[in-house]
Amino acid sequence: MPKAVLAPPKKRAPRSQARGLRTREAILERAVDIASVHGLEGLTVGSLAQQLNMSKSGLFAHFGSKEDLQLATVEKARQIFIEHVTLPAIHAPKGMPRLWGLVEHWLGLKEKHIFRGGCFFSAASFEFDSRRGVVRDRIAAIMHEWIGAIARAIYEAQKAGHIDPKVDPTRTAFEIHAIAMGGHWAHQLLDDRQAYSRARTTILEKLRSIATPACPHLP
Amino acid sequence: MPKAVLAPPKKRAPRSQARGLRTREAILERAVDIASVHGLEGLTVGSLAQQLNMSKSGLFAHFGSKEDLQLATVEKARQIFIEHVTLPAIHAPKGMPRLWGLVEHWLGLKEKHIFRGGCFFSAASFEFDSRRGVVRDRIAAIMHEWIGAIARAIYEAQKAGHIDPKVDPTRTAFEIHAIAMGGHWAHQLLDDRQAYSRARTTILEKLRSIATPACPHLP
DNA sequence: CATAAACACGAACGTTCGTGCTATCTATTT
DNA sequence: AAATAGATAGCACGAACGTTCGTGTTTATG
Repeated sequence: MPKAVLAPPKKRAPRSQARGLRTREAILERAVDIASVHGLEGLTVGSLAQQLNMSKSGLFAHFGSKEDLQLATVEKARQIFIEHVTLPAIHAPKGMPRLWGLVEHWLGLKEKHIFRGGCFFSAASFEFDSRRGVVRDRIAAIMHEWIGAIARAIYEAQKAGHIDPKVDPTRTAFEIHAIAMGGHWAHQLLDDRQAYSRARTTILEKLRSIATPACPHLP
Repeated sequence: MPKAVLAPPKKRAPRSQARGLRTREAILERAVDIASVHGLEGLTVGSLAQQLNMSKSGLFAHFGSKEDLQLATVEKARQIFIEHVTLPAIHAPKGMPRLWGLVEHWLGLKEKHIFRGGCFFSAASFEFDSRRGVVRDRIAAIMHEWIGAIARAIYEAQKAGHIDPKVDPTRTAFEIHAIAMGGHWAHQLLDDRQAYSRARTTILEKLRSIATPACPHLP
């Protein structure tokens, strides 16, 4: 009797792969969880299989190589990130509210410990920043995408008349990113309870200093 | 004084341990180099021995456990950090010049790639930030020490009348740290050539905004 | 110069790593 | 009910992991 990871499929599954896909998703959720704590290299096939009550080979068959597993894990983490940060922020109107939404949901993601290790991509960034290969390239691309999203929100806030048009969106995006990451660092490594509120305050001050009079009020 | 039941141990003069110490230093220099790229977990006894043309066992005897090797590597990295950042900064007079010296030498350490992987402690911070044990504790203590050094420099700049006494040294220290680390992140992961100059400019602007008229001019 | 301490080595330990092959099981389609 | 494709398990592999042990080789000093 095989130990099913998941409940048996519903009656009318359209065609195949349903079970496999669900198992794969369950694997990847665990993989993100482990990798956020022990890193993408510390994520091993053996420990992953053990935590899911699966055999190494049965699990491994879903991916074909460790590198593929790492890539799929990164992709899953990106999906979680988008789901918790990018998408909710879109509900706010363009301009400063949406920009602040990005920041707020991002800090919220870290505070609520959606990733057990705190922040998947900060950890992955520093783990792979001086290596080569497709995993590093993918992480870098996703981080480019993220910085770009912040910069675009700033640019649109300028177009909406909420932010001084003279400021450089890219540079401001980097500053915001750095402060948030620094807050995470202080919270996670130094157990600094005020870390996130300090980061929030610092970013708010920064935004207020570049906001125009026409800008909707910030929190 | 009662006579010992057993023959007293023949006390020989302690031998000099010059050779062993030199080997140990050579090992640790390599270990820092490897760990700055592959992390403290990616640092393995086998690869380290191979790069030094030593046997695994001969190398291992210097430490006794992998954890001890990691701790010694962290200590060596701290020594290099102090040598390149903290000590040179002391040559500048107290106040803003010394504070700026800390920042400048720190950014210089990263730019000159003293650590092959860019920044040993940033990488180590994020590698161990959600683990437990003595290695994590030591890294956290060193980072506390470092943040404290920046905060103290700010405080002394206030006492010297160079910085507005109303600013919070600790908070400003965290901001400076975050910006510098963010610059490193952008340079190392995103291959952003302007990353360090942008970080330098941002920190300079921050310092200028809190400087008093009595402050010696910044670069 | 003798010798004990410090140092380094080779071989091997048990474990875990990533990765194959093959057989069996399960669920859907005929 | 048989056929079929997909999913999982069992088993084995070579390599590398951290670690131990016994044995030689340096080397400083009594």
